Amino acid sequence: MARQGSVSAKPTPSLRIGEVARRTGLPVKTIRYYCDEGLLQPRARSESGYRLFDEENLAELTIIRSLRAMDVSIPELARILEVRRAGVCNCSVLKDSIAAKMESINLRIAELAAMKEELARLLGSWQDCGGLKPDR
Amino acid sequence: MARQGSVSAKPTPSLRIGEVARRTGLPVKTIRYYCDEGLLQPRARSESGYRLFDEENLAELTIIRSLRAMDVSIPELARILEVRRAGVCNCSVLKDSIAAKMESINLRIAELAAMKEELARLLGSWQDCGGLKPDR
DNA sequence: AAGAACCCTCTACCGGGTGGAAGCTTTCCC
DNA sequence: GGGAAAGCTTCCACCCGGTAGAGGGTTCTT
Repeated sequence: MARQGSVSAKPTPSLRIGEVARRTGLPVKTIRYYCDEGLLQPRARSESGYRLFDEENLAELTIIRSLRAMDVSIPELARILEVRRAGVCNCSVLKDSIAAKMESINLRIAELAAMKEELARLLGSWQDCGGLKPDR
Repeated sequence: MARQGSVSAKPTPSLRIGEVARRTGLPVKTIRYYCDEGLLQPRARSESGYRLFDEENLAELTIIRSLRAMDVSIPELARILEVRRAGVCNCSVLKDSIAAKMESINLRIAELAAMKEELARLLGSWQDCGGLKPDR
């Protein structure tokens, strides 16, 4: 297998947005949106104004992606990432926010289960109109 | 048991929107919104332009409220209510839509369960940064 | 007859993106 | 080297399911 190109790894790989999208699986527009919302700060801009990202940004996007999938809101994510960026261990912030999230997930699951029962009940109760005025 | 009040029940009670809101527990604005979206058709308008509702509208709002609580979308509700209004037995439409809804609820529950596990895993994996750089 | 309570329409905003237009820059291929 | 294609930029508008407020007309109570 041929080596990937140059001899030594550059310290600042300077990924452009398309590459980041390819690597994270997120749409380009969404990444831009996250930048606009302050979730993600590109390492720099090229002379021509292109956003330049680094590995750290990729890591952040991975976090964003997982937590968004768990319905963590953008402002909450912003707070989490800010703390993380500040370099301090943000265990307590994360733990609080994750615990809250688990709580709300449990609630939501209970709600959904209730809905399921309700739907089943509804389905049952509507069975008996079958003989009333069949539409075919 | 005493009879409900007057001698003969009026055929067209002509409820105004505030009364409907009071009875259904829905905000006035939401009821107007449902009218705008075509979910609900007020029986008539007063000379001064007020929406006038009847008992049937109340029944529809009850359906709307329950199904909305189960995340049935507005367009889907519109279809359901249209069929219902047409007078035919809409069992099959409802059954299809409810079955689909239950399917998606099951999916959602599975997703949430997966999230919960993921969160638990996350919570566990972040425990061990406690010694790295404690913020207090 | 006044004032409160009610109702109307219209416009704008929320979150979390997504789509498209118009205009640069970079890359590819001949 | 030159032109096309792909990639990037900003900006504006749209999606859903409402909700808030402005500005003005109507009905009810006193």
